[in-house]
Amino acid sequence: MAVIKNSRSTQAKQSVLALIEGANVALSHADIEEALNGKCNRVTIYRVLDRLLEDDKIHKLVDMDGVNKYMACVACNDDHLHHHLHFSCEQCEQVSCLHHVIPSFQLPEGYSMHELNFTVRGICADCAVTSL
Amino acid sequence: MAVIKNSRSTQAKQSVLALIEGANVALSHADIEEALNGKCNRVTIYRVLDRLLEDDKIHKLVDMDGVNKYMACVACNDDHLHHHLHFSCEQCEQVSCLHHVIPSFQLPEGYSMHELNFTVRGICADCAVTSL
DNA sequence: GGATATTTGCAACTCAATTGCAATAAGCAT
DNA sequence: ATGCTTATTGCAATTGAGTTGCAAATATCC
Repeated sequence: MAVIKNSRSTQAKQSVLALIEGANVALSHADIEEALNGKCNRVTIYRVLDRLLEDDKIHKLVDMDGVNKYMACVACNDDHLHHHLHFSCEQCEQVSCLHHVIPSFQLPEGYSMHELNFTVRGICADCAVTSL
Repeated sequence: MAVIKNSRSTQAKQSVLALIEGANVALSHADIEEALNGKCNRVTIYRVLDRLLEDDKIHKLVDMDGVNKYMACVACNDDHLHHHLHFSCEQCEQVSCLHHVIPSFQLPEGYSMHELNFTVRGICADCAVTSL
């Protein structure tokens, strides 16, 4: 229906997207800024993230401590819902997507869902092993 | 085991708790400050909320836009987990607890859970009816 | 009631995020 | 390729949520 034109492909956008796609954990704005190490401006990173979100290239999640983190979209269904679980580890402080863990639940009559945030905080498998 | 002594019962604490217990939706710090209308200081509200959390009188949730909201604890189990669903309505902008909606899911081998944040954004039953 | 430790209010501060604006660069047509 | 138009960038300044230190006030315990 609506023809969507992606935003321009700039240096900043490519760098940020490459970073997020290369990471297997969710990155915060601060993580990205540090990794880019002055290659582009703080404000630009915010704006690039907004555009990547609009382009459906990445998705945003709010960690349990209120920090915004960004993940590449993998295996997103057409309506771009992100039903899977996000795991936030107390030990390594990393947030990762557990793509295959989909919660099942029943919304009461009359409610409709557009977006979902499902985050579990605890100890991830890696940290559980290391602390043995 | 550990004998826990609750914090002092002050005017500020009583007012804030009464407000939260009287509301059927989650309140933000800003909501509380506005409702109290200068009766106590901004900073005091933050500190009172922290104490109420420690006393297990209320629980905190991070809304999908990153805003902290506070709800009275009703029917909390002993380990004070808040497994139920939080619904964030796009229309009335209110967050409410759906206490009876508990998601079921299976954490992969090796992961352990301490806390859960499960928020759905959409249109609540009330708003769905009004917009008919 | 009086001593003591907690709580409050104030001012100052930190940190994430946003805005306005001028300079720059991507994309399109020629 | 060249230039034109519009989106994007960088900078400086600003907003807003939340925190901290400290002196004054006030719950709680005796």
